[in-house]
Amino acid sequence: MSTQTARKDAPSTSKGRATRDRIVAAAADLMYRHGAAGTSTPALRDAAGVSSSQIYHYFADKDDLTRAVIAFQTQAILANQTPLLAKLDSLNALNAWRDVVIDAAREHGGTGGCPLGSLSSELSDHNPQARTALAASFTAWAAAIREGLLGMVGNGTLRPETDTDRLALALLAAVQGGLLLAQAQHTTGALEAALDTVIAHIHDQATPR
Amino acid sequence: MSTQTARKDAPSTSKGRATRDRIVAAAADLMYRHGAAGTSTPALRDAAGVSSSQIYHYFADKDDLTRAVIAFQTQAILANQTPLLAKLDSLNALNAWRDVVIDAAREHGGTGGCPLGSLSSELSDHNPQARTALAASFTAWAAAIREGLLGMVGNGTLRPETDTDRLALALLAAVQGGLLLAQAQHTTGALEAALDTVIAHIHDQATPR
DNA sequence: CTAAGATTGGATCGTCAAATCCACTTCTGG
DNA sequence: CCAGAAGTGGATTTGACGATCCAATCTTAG
Repeated sequence: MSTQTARKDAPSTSKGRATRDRIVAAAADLMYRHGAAGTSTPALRDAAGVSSSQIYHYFADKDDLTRAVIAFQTQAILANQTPLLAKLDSLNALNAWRDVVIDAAREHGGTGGCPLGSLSSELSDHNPQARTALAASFTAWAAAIREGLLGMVGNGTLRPETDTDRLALALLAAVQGGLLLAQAQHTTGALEAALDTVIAHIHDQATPR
Repeated sequence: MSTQTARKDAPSTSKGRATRDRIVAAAADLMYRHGAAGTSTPALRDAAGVSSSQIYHYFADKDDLTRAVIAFQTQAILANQTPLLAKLDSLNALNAWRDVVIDAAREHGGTGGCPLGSLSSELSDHNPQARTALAASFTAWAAAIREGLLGMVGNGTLRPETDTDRLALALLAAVQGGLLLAQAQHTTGALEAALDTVIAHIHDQATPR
C-alpha cells in the first residue's frame, strides 16, 4: 500500500472552481495566522462558508490541502516580489526593495513572519512532499532575486565577477531570519540589520566610478 | 479569572528533581523533532518513562512545560555558544565559529533547524509568555555574539567605530534564516552564503594594517 | 520510628479534530 | 429537456489528546 497522498482532479465546473478557490484562500489565511496544525477542518469550514464534505471533495486529506496552500502562497509571494526585483537596476532600487520588505513586516508588528517560512519551519521535517514544494518555492524566490542582481551586473552597476547566486541566497536568508526574529522580538531591528549588512556588502561590490 | 498559567513549585526531593529533569529533557528532544504541538503527553510519558500524572504534578499544563523546554534549550545553546564566542579575538576565530555552526547543521542534513528558531516560529504568535521568553533568549544570544565582536574591537582587530550591535543581529539572523532554509532545501548553501556574506562585510571593517 | 508530605501509577473523562457516508440539489452536454 | 455527473449539507464515526482523580508508595524531618 502506497503512503503517497492521492491527487484530486481539478473541478470541472466554474462553481466548483470557485468553491475550491474559496477553500484554499481561507485555508491560506488560517494557516498563516494559526499554523497548519492549528487550522482545524471545522474552523476552515466556517471561514470558507462550506460544509466539511466539500473540503474532502476537493482535497484528498489535510496534507493535500496544505500543499495547495503552499502553492497559493508561493504564487502570492512571487507575484508580489517579482515586479520589484525585475527592475533592480540600481543600488537605489535595491534599497527600495529592502524598504518594502521591512515595511511589510512592520505593518503587522512582525507578527506572522513569512507565510512560506512559517510553513517551512512547521512542515519540512515531517512532510516530505511539503518540504520539496517549499524548497522549490525558496529556490524560485532566490532565482528572482538573483535575476535582479544580474540586471545590475548587466548594466554595470555591479562588477562582472559578482557572485549573484551567493548574494541572492544571503538576501533570502536575511529576510527569513530577520522575519523570524521580528516575530519573537516584535521589532524589525534584526531584519533591518541583516538586510542592511548584506546590502552594504553589495554596495562594496559596486563598480568604482 | 486569570488566563495566566500557574507556576508549580520546584520539586523538594532529589528524586522529584530528577523526574522533573527527565521530563524536561525528553520533552525538549520530542519538541525539537516534532514541534510543540506535535508532542503529545502520551508520547512524552513513554519517552520519559513516567506516568501522565507526573507530568501534571510538575507542570501546570502543556504551556508551562513548553516554557520549561524553552529555558532548557536556551541554556543548552548559550552553554554551547558562549565559550566559542568569548574567545573571538581574530578574524580566524570568527571563521571557526562559522564552521562550527555550519558543521552542526550539516551533521543532521539541515533537519530540525534551530531548536529555538523552530519553537519561536511555532509559538510566538499564539503564546505571549513563550514569545517573551524566546525574545529574551535571542537577545541573550545576540549579546553573546556582540561580546565577541567587542573583543575584536578591543584588541584592535576591528575599527573602534564598528557597530557591533548591528553586526551581532545580522549574524544571528543569518544563522536563523540559513538554518530555516537548510531545513527545506537539505543543503547548507544558504546558511553558508548568509554567514560568509556578513563575515565578509566584517572583514572589510577590519583595521587596515 | 513514624506521621506528614512528596511522589507515583494508571484508569478515566470530556473535548475536539480528521475523515467518511449518504441523501439531496444543481449543473451541463447531447 | 433530461439523464448523469458534479457539487452540496450535515450527521456521524473513530480515535487521540489534554487534563483530572484517587489510591498506593516512597521520602524525610523531627
